[in-house]
Amino acid sequence: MPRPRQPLLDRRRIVDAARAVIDAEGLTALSTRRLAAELGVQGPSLYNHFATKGEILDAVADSVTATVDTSAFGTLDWPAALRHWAHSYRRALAAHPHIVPYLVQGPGRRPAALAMADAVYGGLIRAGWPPARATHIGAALRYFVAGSALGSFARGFSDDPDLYVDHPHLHQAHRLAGHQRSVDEGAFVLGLDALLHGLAAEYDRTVGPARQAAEG
Amino acid sequence: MPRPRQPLLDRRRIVDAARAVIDAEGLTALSTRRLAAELGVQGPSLYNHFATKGEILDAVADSVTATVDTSAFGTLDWPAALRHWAHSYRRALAAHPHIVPYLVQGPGRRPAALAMADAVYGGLIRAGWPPARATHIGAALRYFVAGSALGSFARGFSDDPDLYVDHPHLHQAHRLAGHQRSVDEGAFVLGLDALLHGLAAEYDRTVGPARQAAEG
DNA sequence: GCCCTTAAACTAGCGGTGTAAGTTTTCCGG
DNA sequence: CCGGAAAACTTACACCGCTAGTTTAAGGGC
Repeated sequence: MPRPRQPLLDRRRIVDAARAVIDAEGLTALSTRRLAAELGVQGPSLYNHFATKGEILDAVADSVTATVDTSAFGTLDWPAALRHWAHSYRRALAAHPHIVPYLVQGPGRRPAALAMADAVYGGLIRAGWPPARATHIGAALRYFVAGSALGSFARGFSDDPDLYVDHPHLHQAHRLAGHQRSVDEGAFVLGLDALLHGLAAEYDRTVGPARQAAEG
Repeated sequence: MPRPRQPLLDRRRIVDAARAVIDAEGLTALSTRRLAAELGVQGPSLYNHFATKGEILDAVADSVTATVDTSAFGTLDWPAALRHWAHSYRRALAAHPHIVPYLVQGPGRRPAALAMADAVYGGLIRAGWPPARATHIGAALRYFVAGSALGSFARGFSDDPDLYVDHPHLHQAHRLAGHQRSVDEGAFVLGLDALLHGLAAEYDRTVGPARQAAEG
């Protein structure tokens, strides 16, 4: 087939199909030939629209990041905004868990990831956090959210009871897989609340007085 | 070459060589042929000792997990033990960052990972945490540690200043890569302290009174 | 209205991957 | 002492990401 009258592919269609394959069958299921077949086309044709497979994955990752809501940094105080963002961030990743290992390598050159980093960092700076501290907080929250979305804690445990006979405290571990959602979400909420509680204490200890002094 | 007088391979030698390749050149550099070459042998010979490449990676992952120190759960109170364990855990992962994406899929059937989970969970149970809460705490800490070791936050940002011209708060982001260690460790310590601070507050609110009532 | 560049599909093929199958020889237990 | 398991080998398959070169169509400049 030579050049068609109407293009068969465009970046949007390729990214959507790639995300669908990844969601349905995992990162390793996405090969260029497989993706092309999904689009009714031969493998190398994709290279008319993306230079490498990595660029396709970048685009998929950014399409997920783009659904994260950072608007709270413009309307709420910093702890509430962090909470709102963290929940939205986790929801976005949990909706596409298979891309997370790729996504968490960092923002790189992905526009939506950079925009998100900018919004979070800017929100913390406006709240009075010193720049180094704001960086640390953004990183710590990203650590926690990424870790929580990376792989289900509960699903990491086999449902085979025999595995746990040698471990006195893990007798019930085979039941974790069955309660995946409640375990993972419970752990996330507990950890997020604890983190924010601790950060609020740190704020009161270090930033609050400085602000009062500056304003008074 | 037929069967040699003395075996050329054993699981230990294979795992050590695999870990060395991964540490030096990353997960993707580890192919069966490459690993075999490192051991002076042909690719398929590895399958006399491991059923699949995944089993080799499991063994590498577990050899890393085995270096994590959980002894503090036998000697210190629960917050100090969690802190000690989290630092040891992070050190172990940071020493072999390339295997982390594989490792964080969960303990699966890896003995050292199961032993670690058992020690942490048991320590929290002995401290009086309700079982569901102990599970959540272990998961939350694992989320945070895994996220912090998975990929450097700082290295996730390009050192190309032009990338950040459209993002008003990220003007200094190109300098993150140069301060990788201090940024990543600062974020880890801040987050861990905040997490433990929040958990201690939760303990005082829910477990402490119950214990007093039971003991009084 | 032609012409030239660019675009977008194709086919063929390279070097690499994990691993299955079958061969050869050596070691060890009955 | 001899038969089977063990541990190396070679060969081969289907797949991978990607390059090169081909063909035809689209779109802008004269």
